[in-house]
Amino acid sequence: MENKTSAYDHKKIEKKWQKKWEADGIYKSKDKSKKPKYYCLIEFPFLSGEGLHVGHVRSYTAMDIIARKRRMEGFNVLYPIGYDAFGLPIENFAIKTGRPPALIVKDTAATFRRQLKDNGLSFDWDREVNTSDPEYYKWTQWIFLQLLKNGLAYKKKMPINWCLSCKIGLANEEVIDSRCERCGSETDKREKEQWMLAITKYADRLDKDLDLMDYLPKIKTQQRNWIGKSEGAEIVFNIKGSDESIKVFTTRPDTIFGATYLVLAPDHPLIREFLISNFQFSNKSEVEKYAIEAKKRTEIERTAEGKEKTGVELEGVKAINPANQKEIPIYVADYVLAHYGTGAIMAVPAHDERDFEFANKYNLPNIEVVKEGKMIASGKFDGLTSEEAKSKITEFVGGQMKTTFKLRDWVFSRQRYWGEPIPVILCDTCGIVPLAEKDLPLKLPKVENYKPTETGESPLAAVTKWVNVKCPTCKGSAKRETDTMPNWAGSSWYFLRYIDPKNKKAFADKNKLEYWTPVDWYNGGMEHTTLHLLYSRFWHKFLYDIGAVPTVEPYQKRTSHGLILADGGEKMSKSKGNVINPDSIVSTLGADTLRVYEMFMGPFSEAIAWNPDGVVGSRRFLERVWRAFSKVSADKKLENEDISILLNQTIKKVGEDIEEMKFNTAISALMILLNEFEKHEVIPKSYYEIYLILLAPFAPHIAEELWIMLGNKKSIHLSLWPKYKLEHKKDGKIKIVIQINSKLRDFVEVMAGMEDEALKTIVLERPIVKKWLAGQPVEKMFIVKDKLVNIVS
RNA sequence: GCCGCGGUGGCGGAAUGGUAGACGCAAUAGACUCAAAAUCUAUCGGGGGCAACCUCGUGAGAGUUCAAGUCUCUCCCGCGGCACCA
Repeated sequence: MENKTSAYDHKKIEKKWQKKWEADGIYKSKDKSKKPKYYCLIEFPFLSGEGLHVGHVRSYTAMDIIARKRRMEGFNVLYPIGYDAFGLPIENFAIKTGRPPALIVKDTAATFRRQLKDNGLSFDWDREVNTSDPEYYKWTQWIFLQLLKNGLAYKKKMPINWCLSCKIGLANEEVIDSRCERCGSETDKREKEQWMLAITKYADRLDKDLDLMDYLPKIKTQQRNWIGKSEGAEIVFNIKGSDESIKVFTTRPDTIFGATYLVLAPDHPLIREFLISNFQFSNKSEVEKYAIEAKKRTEIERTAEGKEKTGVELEGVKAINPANQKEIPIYVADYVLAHYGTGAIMAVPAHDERDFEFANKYNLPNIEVVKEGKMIASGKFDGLTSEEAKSKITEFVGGQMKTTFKLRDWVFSRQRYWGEPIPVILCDTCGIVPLAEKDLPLKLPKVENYKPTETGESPLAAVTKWVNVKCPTCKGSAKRETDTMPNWAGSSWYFLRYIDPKNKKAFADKNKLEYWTPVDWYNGGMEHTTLHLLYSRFWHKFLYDIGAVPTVEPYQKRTSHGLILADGGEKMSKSKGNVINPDSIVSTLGADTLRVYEMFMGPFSEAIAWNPDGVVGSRRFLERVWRAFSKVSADKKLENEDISILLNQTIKKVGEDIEEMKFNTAISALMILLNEFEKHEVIPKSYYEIYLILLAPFAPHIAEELWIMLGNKKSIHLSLWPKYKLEHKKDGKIKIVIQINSKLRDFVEVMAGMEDEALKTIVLERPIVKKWLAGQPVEKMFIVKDKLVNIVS
């Protein structure tokens, strides 16, 4: 008996089910539940006006699959969504069109919302957040005030990119080869007072606590390298005939006998001091010129190995190597960075690649002091291992062992309009006066012009009504801070707001935080590993320290997805015209096809190019699932051993692959089972139902439609995830691979679990084995139980 | 340059140190059709052979091992990040 079905038409079913699911609220998370909680998180989309990218669909579908599986496993799942709504693209669009950014955000968010819904993602839409909403950024500002109160926010002069022609500050992205992206003229660096956050105070904990977390190893490694903890020594070198001295940081104090010169960073404070003081050296103007030129180059240019090293000697000045009292020259060179260590190094050409290059160019001596791990040419330390020598030599020269980090404090100011205003008042008498918490949110005022100003200040500086205020402390006239916060601010804590998005009294209720934190699984891009991920861990740790959140870390588990590239392997971009719009796939082939294709197209963690031909394969797969329905029969007698074994293996495989985010092989397993179904005249209903449940997280609409067509009343998405049992064939036979001298030569079927000796006898009797051995004596036989025999002759 | 990741058929890829190429796309041949599309069947890494089968083959080179796509080292190429795009 064939069941009568029409052809698979995604247009008839996808919208229908999306509406029904939303009306029934089946994806809503409950703040109180007897079920265990599970918090799934994806990086919320950054609003840019280009709409949803197929890359968003990739990572959101992946986490959607996990969220759906967790619900079927009996968890109370939180899978929320929101918008990262401040930032440059919206601001630039506002400058171009004159439309208020808030309105642009409203439209853009509406498009994203519609697109996300079209994909059948199981978000809890009641918890949507938007970082540019004053009710949201009120709490971003609140967190800033807590940071300020606790001494973690401070102001410091920092260089910013400056376009000499536009007279505005530029983001790094807007500077291309030292030229302004807008007008093409030269850029420079300019010192500007900036708000800083002291993330370095958390460096050690951010490093150590990675041990507690379930992050992919490559993510931990990259964070650790970014934090860059290193043990070394600070050693003072005196300057001959002067009270001045230079403190260097080195990770290799053992090599000090090979230190043949010192290097100061061009922006080292001592340089400026030397230049203005009456400290005597003969080429002051040359040094000054070098320091100014160095400012124009980026750090990547400056420190690149292979690129020619440059530097200028401070002529007539010598430092004394404290190990051997030798006089050595001092250079200023841009391969040394002011903000790392002490901004000065002792150079050991024999044991450092970059020092070696520099020494070669300037004909500086090269003295080898470590050979095969042992000290040489190092006076009384000769013969010690390099490790032993580190602390002994440091002590001998009066240095101090010291831990340093590569991590730098976070530049938190932007001279831009479209960001959270920094809630402080600057008073000539009282200094920095934080706004009272009751005055939050400090809303962005309406402005005429969204462009940064020619003084380098944010457009807010031009809104005199807003800027000029009375000092809350002394009541004298004062000004508001006009810098705004970077996007990283709002995105550093958004996952906490999802927990209680409408709370007016706190960023989230304590009990709700207690229930939902930490995030159980956070997936995002590798490109966010060192900035967003680290910044939000820092904020969370701070909030923990002030008792505002109950967990030390925000995210229990972190995984990452690969980018989706355009057909030829290039990045998708509007200007190249190679962008795939998910809308067009959803309307022509359906959301289920798009979801299945993106999960099947390749390994989730790796970058992959879009293949327009590949999409149809996923559509064909779903059509075959649809057609299989017509062969379903409820007759129990049809259940069959071969299919049953494969079905159970598939349940296991799909479940395990989802956990490891190996979605491509999970779908492949579903295809293999479908191929098996198709070989039979009828498909037992019980098998087909399990099949639909396994498919449901990937293709929720078609699975639901077929499920209801089978006569089920409740949504498939409220089903339980199936259990499997691993069965063997009733005759218990297994195929064993036979290798002779590691080459595949034969197979044999034997009973599973056969003893080695019995197997050896059987194998050696095989005619093919005898032929290949050709009378040669058997030296050894390697046996992998129930799998393989390798005969070595 | 530094840090991280990757390189397997025509293409996307699969493979707890144990049968390389699962699954899918494209292609070729056939069936169905007046025809086409769709669908179904078969073939599908290179070389040799009527065939059984043999042989070479996972970016290049070396090494460890009974056994290497997988582990180690060197090199080449591609991608992500490098702190104001987010």
